[in-house]
Formats: sequence, structure tokens, C-alpha cells
Amino acid sequence: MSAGSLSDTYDFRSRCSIARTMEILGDRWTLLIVRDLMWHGKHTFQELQTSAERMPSNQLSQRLKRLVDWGLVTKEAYQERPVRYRYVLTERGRALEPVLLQIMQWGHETLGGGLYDPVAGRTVSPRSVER
Amino acid sequence: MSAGSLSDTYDFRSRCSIARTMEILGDRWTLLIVRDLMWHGKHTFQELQTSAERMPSNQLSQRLKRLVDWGLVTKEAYQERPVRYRYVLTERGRALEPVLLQIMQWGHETLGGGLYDPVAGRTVSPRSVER
DNA sequence: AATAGTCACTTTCGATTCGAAAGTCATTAT
DNA sequence: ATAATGACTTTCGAATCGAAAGTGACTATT
Repeated sequence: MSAGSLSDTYDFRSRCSIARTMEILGDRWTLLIVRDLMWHGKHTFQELQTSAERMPSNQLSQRLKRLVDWGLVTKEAYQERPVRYRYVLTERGRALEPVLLQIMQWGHETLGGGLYDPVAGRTVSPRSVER
Repeated sequence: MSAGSLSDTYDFRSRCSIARTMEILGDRWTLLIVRDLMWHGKHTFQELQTSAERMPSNQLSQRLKRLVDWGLVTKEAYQERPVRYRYVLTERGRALEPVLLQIMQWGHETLGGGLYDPVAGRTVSPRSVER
């Protein structure tokens, strides 16, 4: 575990790795931000906000702050005057890819969602179950 | 995908498998219930409620209902007079094991949580990061 | 010089959800 | 009769959510 982020000193309620992870990723939005940063080339506030699921901007703002606090994402200015920011996954954040892949697999198989291929960079088979 | 549960007709907001999965598992408690059913031999309301993280009984009640609605869990009476229930993962529910394993791995590596070995049936290395 | 536009947020505020505690109901045990 | 157990449900104040509008720092256009 690398140094310098909240998770080094944070007092978790549980010693269980899954419970701990849920304290970070256990909501509707956080993993979607990670998905967009990881696979969909979205890096600015604007890009993330206009993502498919339309998460409210105040939620996005909050989640990004937490992700930075947890050391999963860094925020860097990519230009001055006016200053604009880019969000990038850290190594810890990128280490979530296998988690994302497994969740995607399960969601595809049991809920009929799309299957994104990170190598090809596109969604392979977006089955639809609605209607 | 097998027949007969909510996810066959439910109208998801997104076609993304990850977003869809988050509509089911995207909270602090649901995956912990799945964990307990899958690995820790907890099957009754009581057992689940007295699990390590002490989830409130009304939340447990609600989540179990949802899990049944989504077809990830079945509820069966294991005795009459007085009637007592047992919750069991369906095939869909058990298919979450790889997801659980990946999340556990990540939580272990980056948050210092324990590592449970489903084959050995015990937690191998509960690192502690608190303090 | 004035107006419009863009980006990155923050604020507001009503609605929803959470969670701690206590209560309910059926039935068995003492 | 009283206590105990299991499986919930109810209550209710506190925290969180989310839709919409607002803010501040600029740049671009007329």
C-alpha cells in the first residue's frame, strides 16, 4: 500500500475488505466515475457530468472530492487563465479495473447490459432488456 | 438469463452493465448480505443481523426483499410452528462470487482489510490499518 | 464596451432514505 | 404466568439526494 492518502489512517468500522471497500464505492455514482475515467476518456468535470447517467453536479463534485481524498484520483490543472482541471486515476484507482470487469460481466449476463471491451475501446454487445 | 425475476422486465436507466448492477448492489449493505450468505453460513434474519457490521434490522429487511425481487435470493420456511425462514442465494446470486473476490482483493491490497479464503473457509490475513 | 458563452463548481431546498430504538406477533420454554 | 426467541415493522429525527438555479473566472463575439 502506497503512502499519503486517507485510507492509511482512516478508522474503518469493519476489518472485512468488502465492507471497507463498500465504505468507498458503496453508492450509485462512484464506480461510474471510475468507469468513465478508466475507459471512456472522460477527465473534466464537464465530461463526467454529461455522461450517460446524468449524475447531478453536486453529487459529482462530492464524489470527486472523496475519490481524491481516498487517493484513487488526482486533480490537476491542465491550463491556467482560466484554470481548468483534469481528473486522473492513480495506481490505486486503476487497480479497480478487475473489479469493474467482473461487475460488468455479471451485469451483462444477468441484467442484459452492454459489454465494453477495454482493448477494443468499444461496447461489444449492448443487449437491451427494457420493454 | 433465466426467467421469472424483476430484471427481466425492469426498465433500467442505462444500458451500461455497471450502471445497472449499481442499481442493485450500489449501497453499503447489499453486498455484505451476499457475502454472509455466500461464505459465512448465515442464512436466517437473526444471523444476518448480528453480522460484524451490525446493519439495522429495517435495512436488512428491505434489502432482503429487494434481493428476492431481483431473483438473487430465495426465502424459504425451514420450519412451521413457529414459522422460521432461511435465505439462500440463487444461481444468479452465487454468480456474484467472482465480483466479491475481486472486491475483496482490492480492499485487501489498498485498504488493508482481511482476505477470506472460500475454499479454506476462513480469513487468511486480516491486516489492520486503524490507529 | 457590452453581451454571450464556457467551465467548474456551489447553493438552495423539498423529497427521499437512513438508522437507532422500541414495538409487534407467533410460539416455545420455564 | 413470565421470559425468551425469531422475524420483522414502526417511529421519527437526522443525514443524504437530486433538480434547478446561481456564482466566479475568464474568453470570444458584436
